[in-house]
Amino acid sequence: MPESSFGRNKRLLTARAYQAVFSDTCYKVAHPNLLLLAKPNGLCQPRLGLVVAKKNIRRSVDRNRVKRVVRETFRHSQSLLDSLDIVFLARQGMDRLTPREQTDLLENSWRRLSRKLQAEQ
RNA sequence: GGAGUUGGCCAGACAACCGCCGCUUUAAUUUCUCGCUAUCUCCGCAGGUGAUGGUGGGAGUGAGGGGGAGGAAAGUCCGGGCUCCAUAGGGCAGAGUGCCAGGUAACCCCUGGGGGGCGUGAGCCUACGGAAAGUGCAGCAGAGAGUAGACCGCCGAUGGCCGCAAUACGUUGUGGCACAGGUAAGGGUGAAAGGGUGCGGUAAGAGCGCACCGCGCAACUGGUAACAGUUUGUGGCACGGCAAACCCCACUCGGAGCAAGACCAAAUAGGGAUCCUUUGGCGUGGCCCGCGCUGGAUCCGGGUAGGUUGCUUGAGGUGUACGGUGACGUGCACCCUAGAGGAAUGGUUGUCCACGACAGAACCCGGCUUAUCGGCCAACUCCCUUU
Repeated sequence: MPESSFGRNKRLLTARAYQAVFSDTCYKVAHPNLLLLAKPNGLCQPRLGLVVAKKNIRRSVDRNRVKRVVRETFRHSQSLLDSLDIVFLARQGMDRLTPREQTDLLENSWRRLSRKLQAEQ
């Protein structure tokens, strides 16, 4: 399995998996434009779930753009995030950033999450 | 060359690397799973559990090939297909449509035609049925707004009043007043003032009369029809506007939507039928019968999580021939062009140029509407210049 792939096994696929992260959050990264929730999953790889609500980002083009940036940066940063289930939630204003700013913000956020994880250990 | 009209087309390009989702070819048979089957093991009354091997299928993995958002994918405003539910037939209510003819699966769409309006023109716009079935509405202004009307103005023939003259004393002629009255020419108000122009006519006027124009009705002619007509006859002539006011007339219309609907179905709990069983155990009861609970197997029915399907081959494109003014139809040939599902169609770097708008499929089609950086092509119109 290459380090930078992003297949079906690295996503949260069921409502139950999402609920588990929501109700049993261990790590949290907050920003005015986004929120990351995470919890250890006991596997040997991280998994990602996305929540991008129409209420927060109106146009579907912008929603797709945000989801792509999140997935892409997760793909590159996943070596920092072993065995976590992570849920990304978009907040209002995310669509007003340029794609460049979104990418930078996400890469920072993954690093913050990774530091929290290491501090715990 | 400039300005414009109509119709159509494109939607940054190329390369490398890293990803995502279907399809397809192939490999290894290692991991997981299911079916059939053989051997062994353990528990048992009936029957089951586990391990190993063989075989077939599925998932997953590696490698290769090929495909992967739009002209509006949008708004969800119309019309269908498809699915389930309802449904004898008729009427009412409600909603929609509204010049005519055609196209279409259908339409509030499209095409052609007619009427009206705008533009020098190519062209564009048009809810464009009925107001002599009824009810109703019309602010302000204005004298008057639908059975017309007298503010200014005009007239004042006729009647009245006041002069003057004549007189046969009955009146007659003439001048004035604007009292009665007449008037729809002119002014003024208004979106709109009840045909227009001219001549005659009159006290002044007036379709009051006539001519022409216009209008209504009828006939005729042309046209499938809407409608048109240097046509004929007839009527002095309104029958005003609003029906996106009620209404009348004609025609159309069942409801819900792919989260429609169909199928498979674990674990746990639980329903029904048949058969088997140390012809067991427990409860009820003093005891027997009986009743209830408690085993095993097979089958049936409901059905949650989850999965599969519906799901992309279709009123389909492209080319061509023929028919038609055209929308479109028919024949033939070729092509297969996203199918996700916590939701793919992307990221990085480099090069180039006109430096890239609006914007993301969610069952599928036909339209309409709205958003949109720019560019290209064709036909046509007007103006200018040159030959």
